Amino acid sequence: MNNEQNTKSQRQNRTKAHLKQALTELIKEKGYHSVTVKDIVDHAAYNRSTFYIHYIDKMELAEDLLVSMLQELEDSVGKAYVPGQKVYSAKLNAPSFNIVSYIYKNQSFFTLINYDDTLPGLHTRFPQTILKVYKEQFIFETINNIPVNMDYFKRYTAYGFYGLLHTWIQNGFKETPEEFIQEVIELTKTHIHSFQYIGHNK
Amino acid sequence: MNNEQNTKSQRQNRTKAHLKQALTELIKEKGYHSVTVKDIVDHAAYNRSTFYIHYIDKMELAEDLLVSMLQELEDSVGKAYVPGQKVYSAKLNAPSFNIVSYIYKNQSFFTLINYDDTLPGLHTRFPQTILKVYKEQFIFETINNIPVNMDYFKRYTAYGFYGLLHTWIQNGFKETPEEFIQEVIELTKTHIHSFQYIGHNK
DNA sequence: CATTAAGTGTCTACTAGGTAGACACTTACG
DNA sequence: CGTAAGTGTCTACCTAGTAGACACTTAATG
Repeated sequence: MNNEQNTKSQRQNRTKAHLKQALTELIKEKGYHSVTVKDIVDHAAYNRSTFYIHYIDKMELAEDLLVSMLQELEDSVGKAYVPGQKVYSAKLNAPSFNIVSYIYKNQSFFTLINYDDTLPGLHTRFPQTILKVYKEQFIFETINNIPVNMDYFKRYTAYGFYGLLHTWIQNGFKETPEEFIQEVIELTKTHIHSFQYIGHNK
Repeated sequence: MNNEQNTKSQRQNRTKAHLKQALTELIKEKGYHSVTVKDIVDHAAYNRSTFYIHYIDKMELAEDLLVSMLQELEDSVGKAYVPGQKVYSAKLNAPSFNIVSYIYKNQSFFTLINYDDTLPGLHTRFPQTILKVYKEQFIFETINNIPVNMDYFKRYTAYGFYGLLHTWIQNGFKETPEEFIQEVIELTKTHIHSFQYIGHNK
């Protein structure tokens, strides 16, 4: 019953996924505004009629693409560690590792931030999402019994993290997720320490 | 009429393409031999029955993937320069540029050569194809009225080209096609000159 | 200015590609 | 040993996708 629902729409979701992927690739080729509905269906090898079954126009597809990716990003953060992958013991790093993993797995999409005429809303809503989930999910460990989860420290860390992420994507994912997250961890530690030091001086 | 034929099979070709892509990605994840038919259809979001409509088993899909990519590679070599892309005036470089472009466009597939448990036949038939098309399509220019299209020179150049290509793929496409082909051109020139020098000394 | 080309959005009727689900069979594993 | 997972095949069903036409809007061209 409930199974039928899922599998019935598998076909629809599949088609939608292909249209989204086509849009992603075409934006890189010719820019968002130059992409036509015809381009999309040609690229994805569908009939033009099929497009209008699923979306009313290009904008709705673009919105769906953006929202679904950012939603998945949010969802992925809460998930348990991927089996078979290196587990980072520190609670501190669990959410950021999930974020990094998700982005790495979806390089093709997130590379869109490198383009000027790109997905509408991406440049504003991507950082918003990162900051939101990072601040919500980030669990601050206490070091030497000093709780460091003050609000401004969270903000500071979140923006720092986003800056690193952005650079990582812009530079074309030169580091692996493991390498990259390690750098983030090191930087975070550094800042926690200097924070503590400043605290002591007060 | 002939149009019906084309578009009727568009759907089938699309499905086949998605199954091929799924296989490509799964080989990288778990190795060719570990990939099951179920893995493939799950990954591509199709019903298992659908798989058997198009292929009798995993091997046939693998063979189809390999053959179609190598065939497309061959076909792409003879084509005219892609409009809007930099045109290399020297006839010398036209076929190699087409080869390089095609491989670059299909990074996802050709990266498979970096895996041990990969597409059966890839490690033997990919170099064979490169050498074949390169030797067939390569047009040697005469420099100073000295024709340099001797058979052994062709072989030498073809193998050299393949070596560069292989390295380029293995290193993860660090250079753009334009940068890479430029290196190839420079190296080729060098060898032509040294070849001429040796010729004079005789 | 008229004309041609290309894309948009909508609708209708058709059908074949894809789905569900069951079958007997084979490995593989703890 | 049993049981969990995958294979290959088949049947009946149905809906996602297709073809093709429609009026309309732009945009470029001479």
